[in-house]
Amino acid sequence: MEHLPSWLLTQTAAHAGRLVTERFAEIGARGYHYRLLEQLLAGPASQADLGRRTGIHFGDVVAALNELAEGGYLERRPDPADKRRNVVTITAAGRRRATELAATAAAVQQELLAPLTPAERAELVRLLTLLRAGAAAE
Amino acid sequence: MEHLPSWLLTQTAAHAGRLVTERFAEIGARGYHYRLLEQLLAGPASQADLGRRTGIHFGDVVAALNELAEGGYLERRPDPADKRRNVVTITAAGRRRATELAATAAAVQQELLAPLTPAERAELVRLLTLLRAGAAAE
DNA sequence: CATATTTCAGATCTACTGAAATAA
DNA sequence: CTTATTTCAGTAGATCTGAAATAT
Repeated sequence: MEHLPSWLLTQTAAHAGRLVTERFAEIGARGYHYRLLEQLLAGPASQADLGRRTGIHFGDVVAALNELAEGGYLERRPDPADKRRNVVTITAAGRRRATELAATAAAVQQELLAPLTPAERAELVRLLTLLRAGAAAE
Repeated sequence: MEHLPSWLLTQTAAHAGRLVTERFAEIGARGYHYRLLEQLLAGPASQADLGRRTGIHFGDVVAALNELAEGGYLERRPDPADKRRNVVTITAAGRRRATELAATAAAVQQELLAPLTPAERAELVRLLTLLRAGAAAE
């Protein structure tokens, strides 16, 4: 059972999730914040677009954006062209926060991948990307 | 962000978890059942031992064993040598169930690893095992 | 009328925490 | 008195479901 890929995946992912949650919690953030702010660096977007691009469900996007808005990291304005939409824009503080979160994320990768050589790290990313593409194809 | 190992890990693990949950649910089982029955094939064990060997928390071991006992897949008897312990023994029906769950687990691996060649699958297992060992070393 | 967006309320699963009762 | 085992009750976090209100 110790070599079942599905078991190894869930075990290592649980460890990775713990690292991410811990390190981000130390600076009052969550993984969703990083994913969303990173997306917003590319430009303003509606909440539905953010959900589609990050793979985060609409309901969870709302909650995470509420938290980020409280910190002053983004602004929500109704879209004049389509009044259903909110246009979400990152602020200057949000850009600084994104840099901080990116550094935290990079540190987590270092900690997580410590047992692997650079070549092995690249290969792991390649293989996981293939799996990810296969899952998305369904 | 799409090439962050921690993100790829949690995404592929979430997909793997969905597959496992779905396929096992179709035959009225859970992943914990498979892990525990597989361990019991090696011989009777106390619940604490089962928890340590499978990595499942004691409380969750209790719940899963309750479910397996209801199905007649195992028996719990107090240990005469140490009255704190329960000795958990797999039944004949439990052995048949273990075979069924192993087949389901194998089918899930096939589905999950479809995008990879046999060599890539072996390499993925090797890399994840290294990560797992690193995590356990802490 | 059908579709898209935002929002909320709740549910799932795995993993984990804490505490009580019993026995070594 | 400390430690180990079993058990239960409850929490946390990411993911997902369903439905309502609004606008296209």
